Amino acid sequence: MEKSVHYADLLKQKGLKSTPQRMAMLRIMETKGHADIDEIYQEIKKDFVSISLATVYKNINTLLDEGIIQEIKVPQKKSKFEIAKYKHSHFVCERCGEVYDVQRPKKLNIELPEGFEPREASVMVVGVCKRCH
Amino acid sequence: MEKSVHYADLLKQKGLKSTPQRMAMLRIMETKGHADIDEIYQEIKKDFVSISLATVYKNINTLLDEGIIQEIKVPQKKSKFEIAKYKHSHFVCERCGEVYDVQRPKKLNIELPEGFEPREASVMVVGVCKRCH
DNA sequence: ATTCAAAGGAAAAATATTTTCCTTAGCAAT
DNA sequence: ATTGCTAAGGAAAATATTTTTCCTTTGAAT
Ligand SMILES: [Mn+2]
Ligand SMILES: [Mn+2]
Ligand SMILES: [Zn+2]
Ligand SMILES: [Zn+2]
Repeated sequence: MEKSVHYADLLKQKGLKSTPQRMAMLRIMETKGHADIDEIYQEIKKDFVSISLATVYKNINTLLDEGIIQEIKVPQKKSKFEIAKYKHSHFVCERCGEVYDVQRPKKLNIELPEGFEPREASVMVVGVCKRCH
Repeated sequence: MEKSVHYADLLKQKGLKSTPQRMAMLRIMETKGHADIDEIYQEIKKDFVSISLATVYKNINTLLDEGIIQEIKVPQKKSKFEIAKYKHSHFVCERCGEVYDVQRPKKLNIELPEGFEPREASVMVVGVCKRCH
């Protein structure tokens, strides 16, 4: 089963319409891995010359609400968005700014004070990526 | 040595003037632990009725540039700022939004691909805090 | 083919942040 | 203590970002 079909179904399952604009946004995130609002907007304009930036924002929010995508807050830069998938951690390159998926730690040894209940944890590693070395 | 003196010296070391507005901002962050722009602005207005929001932003940026404070990007909410101190991790309560300092993990077992050089890592734990339990 | 709510586009509004420009004040040198 | 220089403050404007409004279009169920 190809991806476009997959996303079309996913959208319908969530009660959302499968529009060309949404499909394009999902494909862009799929392809780029992690993209910020501007990257998505610039990229989608290649196919939808007159798409409104408001549409991009509205769709980002809708897709976030339904848990189809997720936001990643990156130190010192604009938020990136990505298709929601298995849990993982991130590595951001301080040279080029690229964000990479990395396997998350098996066990996180964090000592929480009495009465604090953890639900989940996110790890962001900052460093220099392979290409920038 | 009291804190106000400490901060005054710190500012001067960095070549910054020790102004009452800056000292107040530092005291607010010291007291609150983690505060966002609005909290700082609302709080400082109690002492400096006519302070400009632009001054708050300008000082936040100056203090960030000098590494006197640091920004913490919190999932789903506005950035918080805190006095830079020893390295630590954070816990954010999904009920009340409060951010707490927690001891950072001794060792972070993250497997990075060949060629990726980590410099530092940040950990954010999301859950329910003691007060909200 | 018809229907209708959801979604898109354009523009306006709201919100957030930075910059400008002039005045004020910290502080170093006298 | 006084002076002079410059960083910093305040007010307003400018810019940037995000959301909302309002009307038109379209996906998809019937
Ligand atoms: Mn990812
Ligand atoms: Mn902290
Ligand atoms: Zn890189
Ligand atoms: Zn709480």
